[in-house]
Amino acid sequence: MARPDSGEAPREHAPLPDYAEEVLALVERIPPGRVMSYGAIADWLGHGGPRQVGAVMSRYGGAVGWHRVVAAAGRPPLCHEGQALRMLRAEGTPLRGNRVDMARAAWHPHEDASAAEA
DNA sequence: AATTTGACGACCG
DNA sequence: TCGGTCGCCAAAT
Repeated sequence: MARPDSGEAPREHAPLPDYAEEVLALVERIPPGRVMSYGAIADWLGHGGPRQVGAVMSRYGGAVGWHRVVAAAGRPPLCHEGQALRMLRAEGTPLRGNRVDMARAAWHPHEDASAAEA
C-alpha cells in the first residue's frame, strides 16, 4: 500500500478537497473562547469566499470545532445556533444575548504568533 | 461540461 | 436593529 502522501492531518480518511483542508486546519487552530468569522477565514486563506468556507463546514465541519466559526455579525450557524451558543458559553466565549461579542471574541491567526495581549 | 447549491458579506431601505 | 437583495467562488450533482 504505497501512499506517497504524508504529513496531512488524519482527521479524515477520505481525500478532502484542497479548500476543505485549508479551512479545517485553520478552524482547528482557533483557541477555545475565541471565534472566527467565515469571511475572516476566507480572507486569511487568501482565496475563495465566506460561502465556500460555509459549504466546506457543512460537509466536513463535524470533524472540527465548528461552533467556533460564526458569521461576521457574531451570530452562530443558523442551523444549530442553540447548540453552538451552548458550547460557546461553556468555553467562556464572550456572548451578548444570542450573539457572540465579536469585539472581544474575534480571533486572528496572527495573534497566535504574537503572544497574548491584555 | 453546465447548472445549482451553500453553516455568508456587504449594501440598501 | 431588522429584513430583503445581489454578489462571490469552489464543490457537488
